[in-house]
Amino acid sequence: MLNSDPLSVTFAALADPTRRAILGRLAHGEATVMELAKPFDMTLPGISKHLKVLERAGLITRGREAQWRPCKLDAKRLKDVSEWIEEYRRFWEASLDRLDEYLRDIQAKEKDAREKPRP
Amino acid sequence: MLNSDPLSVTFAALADPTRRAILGRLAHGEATVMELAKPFDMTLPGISKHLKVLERAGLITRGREAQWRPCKLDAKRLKDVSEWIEEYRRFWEASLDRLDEYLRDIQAKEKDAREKPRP
DNA sequence: CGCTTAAATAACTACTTGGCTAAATACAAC
DNA sequence: GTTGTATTTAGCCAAGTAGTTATTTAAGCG
Repeated sequence: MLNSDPLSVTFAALADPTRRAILGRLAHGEATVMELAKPFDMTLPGISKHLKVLERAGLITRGREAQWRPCKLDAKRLKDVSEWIEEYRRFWEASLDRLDEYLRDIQAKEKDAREKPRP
Repeated sequence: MLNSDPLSVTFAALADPTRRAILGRLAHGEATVMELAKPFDMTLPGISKHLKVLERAGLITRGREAQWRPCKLDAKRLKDVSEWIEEYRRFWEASLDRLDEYLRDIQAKEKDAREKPRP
């Protein structure tokens, strides 16, 4: 990747459904490359490349057990992402507040209509 | 982008420091393209491309006022990202717990050493 | 040793990205 | 209409990505 700052590398690694699915699988526990590859219609080298991206991004670590290289989730970088995004929480909560307001407004109008039916 | 699912598009858009900085600027309020471009050592068409990426990702919306096209932060997609990442919170909190444990352990050992100094 | 399995690497292709310059568009004001 | 300002589009290029097949490394087992 051109942008080598850690956050950019992490976001880029997450911008792929296969890689996110791999992380999802690793959330259930360590797994070998074969096990990770099974659900996907992709060759093993393809998966291997994705794992390399995830490893470079610091999202997984890899051990060594005989001829297996078990992969493990490493959530540090996810925490960084979470902290970055928290700065923006007020914006989506603000929109939800506006939605709440709108819904309350609608409900008030309906209640009003029920209580004072037009002749 | 090859991966056109919304989450992938959002992550890809966030995987660039210039684009994240633009979002950071927009957190302070709407801004024109010129205003957004000012802090960066980049041509205007370059910024325009970044804005297009952010717009396609649903992270910003653009209005129209005379010859200006004011940009505005739209946090819906950031909420989606936040919700995706929340599923992993327990992993980084678990690591922090292990760090806490380790630090407590270290401190206990030091306390022990202070109280029972070797002769 | 030779054989099998697990995984990584090399080499290739098609496509995307991020930047540029130059040209085009949109609108306002004169 | 012409000029000026804001912004986008077009066309180019270097670099990166995601996938493939074929080859290679690593380890365990007979």
